[in-house]
Amino acid sequence: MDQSNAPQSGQALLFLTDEQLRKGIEAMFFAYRGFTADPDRILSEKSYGRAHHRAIHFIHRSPGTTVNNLLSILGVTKQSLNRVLRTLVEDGLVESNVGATDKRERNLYLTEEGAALERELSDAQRDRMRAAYRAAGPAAVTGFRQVLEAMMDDDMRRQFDALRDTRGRS
Amino acid sequence: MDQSNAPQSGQALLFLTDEQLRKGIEAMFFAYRGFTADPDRILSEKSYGRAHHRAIHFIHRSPGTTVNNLLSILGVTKQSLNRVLRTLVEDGLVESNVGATDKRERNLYLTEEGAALERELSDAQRDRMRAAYRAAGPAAVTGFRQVLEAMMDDDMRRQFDALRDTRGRS
DNA sequence: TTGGAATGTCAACAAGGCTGACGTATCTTC
DNA sequence: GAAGATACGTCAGCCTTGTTGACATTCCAA
Repeated sequence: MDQSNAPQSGQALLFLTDEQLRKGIEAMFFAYRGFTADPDRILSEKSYGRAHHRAIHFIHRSPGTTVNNLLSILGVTKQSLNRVLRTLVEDGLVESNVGATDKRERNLYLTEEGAALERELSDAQRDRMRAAYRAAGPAAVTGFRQVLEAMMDDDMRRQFDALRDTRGRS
Repeated sequence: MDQSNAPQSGQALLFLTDEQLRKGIEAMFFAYRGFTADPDRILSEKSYGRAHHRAIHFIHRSPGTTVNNLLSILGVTKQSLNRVLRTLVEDGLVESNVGATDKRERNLYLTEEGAALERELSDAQRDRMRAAYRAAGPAAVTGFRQVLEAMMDDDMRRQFDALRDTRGRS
């Protein structure tokens, strides 16, 4: 009863057993653990958590971004984000400047120290990603990206696609 | 300086820019959100969390598994798991039986009610997975799985590979 | 100019990780 | 049979990171 794989719009038919799908689900579970393992290790030494990593990543990605913007990318409440942001500002990793045109807004930037941590974290994560990409090969990478994109919610995919590189080239 | 892509063991060389790798990292982040979104919705209505889902999933996957075994798969402490397991047993979703050969062990099974919730959760998750697989196509699925496996830690990959289907075929 | 919307902050609570310590059966080994 | 190891449960307390509620500030439009 789970095998109703009706063909769609002339596309090649894919027969997907529950077992295949479950294997995919479990692969996602275990892989995500690996994906976060290296940054987690670095962060725990500095008594930060994954939430700090995410904030740092996206501030690096889009310097000058506002709290609100970060909020919609991260998908958490502003109170949750604020706690993380506060510690990062207190510790001198993030700079929070009152907006020039709209004083309600805060524009967020990494300090030198923040940028250094960002580099350490993303180096570790990229190393693993690079190793995985190389082990799997270029065709696999394309497929990997396609499946991941198809797995996102529509609004997440929009966020994802909207993330252009706004940093100056180093 | 980040472009040092020395070839390895005669393998085809893969040029991976930091930008490509970061896109992969972000894809992983957003996709995992989508991956957990549907079960999370269902669980929050029943005041359970992701931790309950994981326990239920792997008990379903390996009926009769022991607490210790579950512990090593999930990678959490027994105190953490115990809290979750206790509520599931209290609520009548999981049965915990003293081991037959080794009475120190507890063999874990889903009750009818537990199996019903498992079905609801995994149906939702499989639907999304199936849609993503179909949208991306069979070649992409293969690549997806290859990259995910390459991203795991060695011991996780062993856990992952060891997960055979021990349930009776339905 | 004033009321509503947007932005961000403070406070308090809950879930679910963690460590540490301990109790109790139940093997296993000497 | 005694001693130690193993499997499991539990209590206590901590931390991170989610949540909601209340509130101050700022902007904008009627």
